[in-house]
Parts: sequence; structure tokens; C-alpha cells
Amino acid sequence: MDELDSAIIRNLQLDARLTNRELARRLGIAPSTCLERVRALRDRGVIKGYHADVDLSALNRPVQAFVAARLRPMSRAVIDNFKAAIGALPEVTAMYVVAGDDDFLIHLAVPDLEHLHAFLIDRLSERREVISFRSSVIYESIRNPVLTELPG
Amino acid sequence: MDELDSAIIRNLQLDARLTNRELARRLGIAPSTCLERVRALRDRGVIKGYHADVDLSALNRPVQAFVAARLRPMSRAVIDNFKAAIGALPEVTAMYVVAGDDDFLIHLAVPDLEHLHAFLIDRLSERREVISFRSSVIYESIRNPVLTELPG
DNA sequence: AGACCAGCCGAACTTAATTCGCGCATGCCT
DNA sequence: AGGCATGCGCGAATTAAGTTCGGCTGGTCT
Repeated sequence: MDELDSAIIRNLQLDARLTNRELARRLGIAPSTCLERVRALRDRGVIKGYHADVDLSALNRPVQAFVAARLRPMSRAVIDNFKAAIGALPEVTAMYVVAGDDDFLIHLAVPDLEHLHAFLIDRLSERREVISFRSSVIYESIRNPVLTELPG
Repeated sequence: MDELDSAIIRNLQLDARLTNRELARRLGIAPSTCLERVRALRDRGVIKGYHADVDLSALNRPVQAFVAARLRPMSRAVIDNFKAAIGALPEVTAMYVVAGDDDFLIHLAVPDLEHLHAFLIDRLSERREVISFRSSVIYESIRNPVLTELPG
């Protein structure tokens, strides 16, 4: 992980479809060298994959929300079961198992508030292990590229 | 947005570096046709970009957390200022302006709990407009590909 | 010093992206 | 119904990119 690797990661985070040649040109190295570096990063698992960023509104799912849920009991069986069941729902775009006031944080993308409400009632309230939840509609999302270095 | 477009999106969400030929082969269409479709999706903004998914642990930032913050007053000036200031911090990987109990949800990636604590003390507590916050360390993250169709 | 190793380079080759003119189907107008 | 325009997909030809590999260089260990 030298400065070259960091630069590669920075570039591919912003545009994963950069051609190898263009990436090499930006870094001032030969395409073959660049290719080898990128391959090594993938093999080492530093780069886990490449994903298209899709506009959820264009897919008729303009309403996004976080739902924080609390579960009881917090046994492995309950957690695994909940993860599998909720993760299989198409409305769910991400799920986080967290410490703190809540146990799960669920990110949703749905067509409208009615769908959100229906999800809460039909998918969460229905479940015995869910003892409470709070939902937060998302007004705005901002994503930051992850710089490798943490100054300070 | 027909079934072909949906299939393209589904495939590129999983692997944005699929070659156009391979994508065309999977869909059973000609590479030139496929290229035209993908280009149209980008031009229409349905595909917003392509991003490398980087392993945060490999970048020496294995600890992730959500921080929910409440601000006062919720004036545009305060919000915009807070967004700009927090979004510029390298620890921050994403930020959400939300309705509900909290006003902001901040996603962090840091090297260890000490850094997380330092962030909370030095970056959030310091700010006058932050009247309270809660942090939740993330035990596990699960991402779901966004299917275009919402069955039901 | 000599030998080794790792990493980078660039030319040669293979594969893919891209362009463009053709043909087919669909729907519309007369 | 016939003719016509339009949109869409196709495939061959061209351009560009990905990939391999042998050799060079600079640093290191003995």
C-alpha cells in the first residue's frame, strides 16, 4: 500500500470504469504496471468489487428512509433469522447490525410514503422479535469518497 | 425502462466492470445494441456512476459507526454550514439529512475506537449547533442490490 | 563485489469498444 | 389497405484497450 496504490483506489472510487490506460496516464506509469497494481489490489481484497451507482428515483423509488429496530431476545438465532428475512426484502438496500440504543439499522428505498408505512406495518410490526422501531425519512444523502490516508 | 434496461442495471450493480460483450452475451443481444442501451441509461441519469468498493479494513479503517446528531436552530444556514464542515472531514463516508428524532445521520470509518471518540469530542461536541448526538458502532454491514421492480 | 529479487517498462498480440450503414418491425397517415 | 416514417437492433469494419512477456534497473543480502 504505497502512494501509487492509494492513488489507484482514489481514482477507481470516483470512476470504476476508468480505462487502465487512462488510469496509468494519470499516475504517470506504464499501462502494464498499472494493470498489475490494480490486479494485486483486487487479489488482496483491497478492492472488493465494482458497482454501478443507480438513481433510485429513476427506478421509481424516490423515497428513502432509515429504520432503527430493537430486537429481543438478542440471541444468535433471532439475529440471523431477522437478517435473512429482512435482507431478502426488495425494499431493503442496506442493513447494519449496530451497538447502542438500537440493534438494527435498515436502509429502505420505496416508491412513496404509503409503501414505507406498509413496510413498517407488514414487515416489522408483524415480527415478534421486533420490540420497537423508529423510522427516519431521508431528505438528502451525501456520499464522501474514502481517502486512504487519515491526516492527523 | 423495459426489462432489458432492468437487466443491464442489475448486472452492472453487481459488477460494473463487466465488459460490454459479456453483458450483451448474458442479455442475448448484440454488443452494439447493448452499448447503446448502457449509454442511454447513463445519459438519462439512471446510472449515475461507477464506483470501486474498497475494503475499509485494508485501508486501516476497520471501525465503522453511525452518529445521529440533533441541531438547533434548524435554519438553512446552520444546516448548510454543518453539512459542509462535517462532509469535508475524511472520517466521514456518508451523511444523511433526516426527519424524525434526529436531524443528521453520519457514517464514519476510523482506525479504532479512540479515533471515534476523538471525532465525537473534537468535531461534534465542539460545535454550538449540535445539541446532542448518539453513536452506534457497526458490527456488521449488509448491502442489497436494488432490484428495479418492486413486486407487490 | 556478485548474485538475486522485485518492480517497472514497452513492444507484440489478443480482445474489446465504438461507429455506421442496413434491415426489420411498428405504428401512423392518407 | 398501402405507403411512409421512425425506432431499434444487428453485424462488419475500424479504432482503442487489455494483456502477456522478455528484458532492464535499482536496491538488498551475503
